[in-house]
Amino acid sequence: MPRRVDRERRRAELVEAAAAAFAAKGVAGAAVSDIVREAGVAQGTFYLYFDSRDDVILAVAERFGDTLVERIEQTAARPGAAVDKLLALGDTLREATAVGDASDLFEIMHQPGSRLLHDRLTEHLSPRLAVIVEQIIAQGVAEGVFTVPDTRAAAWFVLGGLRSAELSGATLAEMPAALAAVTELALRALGYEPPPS
Amino acid sequence: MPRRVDRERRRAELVEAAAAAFAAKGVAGAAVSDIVREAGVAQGTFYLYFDSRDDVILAVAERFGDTLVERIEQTAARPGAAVDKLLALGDTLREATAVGDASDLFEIMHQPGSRLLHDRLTEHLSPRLAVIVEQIIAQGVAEGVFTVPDTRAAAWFVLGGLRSAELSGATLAEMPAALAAVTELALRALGYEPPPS
Amino acid sequence: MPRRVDRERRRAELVEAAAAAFAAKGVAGAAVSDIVREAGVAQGTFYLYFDSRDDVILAVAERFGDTLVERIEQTAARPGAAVDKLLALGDTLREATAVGDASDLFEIMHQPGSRLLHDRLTEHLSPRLAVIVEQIIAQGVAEGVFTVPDTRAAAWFVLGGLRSAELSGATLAEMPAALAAVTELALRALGYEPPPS
Amino acid sequence: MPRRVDRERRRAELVEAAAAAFAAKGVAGAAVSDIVREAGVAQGTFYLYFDSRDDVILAVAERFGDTLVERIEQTAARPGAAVDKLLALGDTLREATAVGDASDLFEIMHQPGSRLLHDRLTEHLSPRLAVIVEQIIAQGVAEGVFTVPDTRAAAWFVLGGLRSAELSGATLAEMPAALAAVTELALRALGYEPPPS
DNA sequence: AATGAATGAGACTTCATTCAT
DNA sequence: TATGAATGAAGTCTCATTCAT
Repeated sequence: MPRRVDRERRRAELVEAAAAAFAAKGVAGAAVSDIVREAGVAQGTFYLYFDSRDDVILAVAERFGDTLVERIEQTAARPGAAVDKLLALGDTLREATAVGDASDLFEIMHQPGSRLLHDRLTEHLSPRLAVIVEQIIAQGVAEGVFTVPDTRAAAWFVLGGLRSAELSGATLAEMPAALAAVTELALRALGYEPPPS
Repeated sequence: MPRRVDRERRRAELVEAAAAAFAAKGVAGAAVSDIVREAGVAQGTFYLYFDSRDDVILAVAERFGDTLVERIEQTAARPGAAVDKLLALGDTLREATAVGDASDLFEIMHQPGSRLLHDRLTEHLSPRLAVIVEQIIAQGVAEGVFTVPDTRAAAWFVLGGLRSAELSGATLAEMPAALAAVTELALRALGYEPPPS
Repeated sequence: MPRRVDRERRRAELVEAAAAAFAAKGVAGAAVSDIVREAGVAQGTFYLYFDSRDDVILAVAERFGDTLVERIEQTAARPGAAVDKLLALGDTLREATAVGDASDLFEIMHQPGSRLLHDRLTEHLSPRLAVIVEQIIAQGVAEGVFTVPDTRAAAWFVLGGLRSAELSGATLAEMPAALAAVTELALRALGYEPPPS
Repeated sequence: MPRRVDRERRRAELVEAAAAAFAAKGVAGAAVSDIVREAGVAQGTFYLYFDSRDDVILAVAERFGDTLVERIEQTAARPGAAVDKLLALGDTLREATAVGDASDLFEIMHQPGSRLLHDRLTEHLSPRLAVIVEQIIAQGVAEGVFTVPDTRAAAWFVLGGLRSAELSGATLAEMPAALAAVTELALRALGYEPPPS
């Protein structure tokens, strides 16, 4: 019987340590030596759980993405109108992007040098978000509040539009307003006519 | 100032060489030694014109951005309806992204490892494009075909939406259709009502 | 002693596995982990049977050497004239070196990076072969067909000479002729006068 | 004008340092760091002159081989009988092998772990020595003192036989006698009949 | 202004060996 | 006896940057 450490658990610890190291020194700046120091294991141990340094970057990105997608899926799964879901999705994204959630992972994204992780994350995240958004749009079309011929293209467009708030360089303070404006534009792009209230 | 001319020229040559090196080996993979070999100068000479390796990445990004912005500004400056200008802008972006223009620089963007340059480019490019788009939108509002409260947010939203075509992973063949769909969504987001024709 | 058998058997399996690993990746290139994977045992088990990695190299060399020496001893033990035995020995060596015998071990020898094993093998093999050759030479002296003052030096000389065929870089095709020439020279060095026939 | 250090000279210094490091710790045991410490240059400098660690091993072997071959060629080039040249060659080899010549290089060969160098050396050396020996044998045949049908095979045989003294594990003290015996055998293999004297 | 040899920190990775279970 | 996770020293090589000429 080998020394008892759950393989999954140890790997998770290392991913955690990597996230911390990335948060502290940036993804490009954090060396394997930083990660293992953080985790309190030997250098060689790292290579028992990851093929290479790049491998752990991917793992961190996946962990972050999983968390976010999970949260958003919960939102989308709750019963409600498509419009409301879209608005809620905007809120969730805003939280993830802006606040930080006390988790290292959220801080990492906006550091210079974290590009690699940011992009790996985006690559893994965007397609999954797109699927969710497309379902919401399809629901809206079924409800008769959205009118778009191509739900897939529309989903991507909305996502791109939402992300534009981030790209515009809006500060944390401006974020809520920017996201509100952007969400309104998204709804209009989908052919939504706000009720005369 | 005769020196001034030489200095500019030599720097431009180095930027050119860097672009070629990046195209050949990727941005992350190209070492300073590759750049100077390409340029036919000594290693030390590089540091007479750039503060650091990162500095030249920025310079390459700027050069590329200048070219693209210039082209787009020409399009936007021509007389015409705001809607037409927006459509033309989509076309220009598509050309730059898809075709490649036979220039090294366009090839670089889609290489793995060129993230740094890609992002630096985007950072420098997006704000300038946003200004142009905002002007077009303002023109459209003045013409009475667009109705948006916040032209700045709208500009960013449109840009984000347009870029979504690229992010969606559409292949080169699907690009024209994707851009067309996206452009239509953008127009609708701006409150544009196509003539009944 | 029932344990004894198991232990021997397990060790033999490991030697076998090591030989296979060496054949596959070269002696220098094969790690202990390769050997244990091949053998289907744990890393630590290896050190229950060998003191070190080098130890197993020695063991592999010995196993190979034992096989070859055994064969040659059989040849030398058969009744017959010294000259014929010497010729037969050349043949046996040739077979071992050239043919390969379908065994991994023969393939190993001619790989780059297998130097260590090659040399360990030679070290262990040569003295044993020298003894056999010396006996043959002594027999020849007794028969009156060889005339050498120092049978030990002669034995080494003959072995060195025989091996020269290998060192000369003769191809497999040229081997038989090379060995024939070399054997004739060896006989002459021993003072053998071929019958006038 | 760059910092003035003759490229050839610096490379030679590094080869020298490598030879010293090999002599001290063996070829396998000497790290690049040992070599550069010995040479008094930075680690990176090493890679300005050699592609890899293996590269310098080759260089050391070549340097040693050149020295030895040069010496032997001088001996062979002097006027004299073939028999005398062959005897002289034996002497030269003995010196190189046994004494050490106050040079590091000679010490290296008989250390465990120096196999790689030893073999690289042999690979480069043997063919060149074979050529010389073959010429001597041809000369002897012309003089009528040797009778061999195939001078090339004979040359390799003689070399192999001479080297057998080394392989026999003769101690330094036994070397001269062993070489004398071996040389006599070689002459007889060549069909040489010593004068009745 | 230009050169290019030199630097040296530091990165990643491997692997023989140990030892708690 | 067997396991296999853990170790950590050691190794090779890269490359941005400096500086004497």
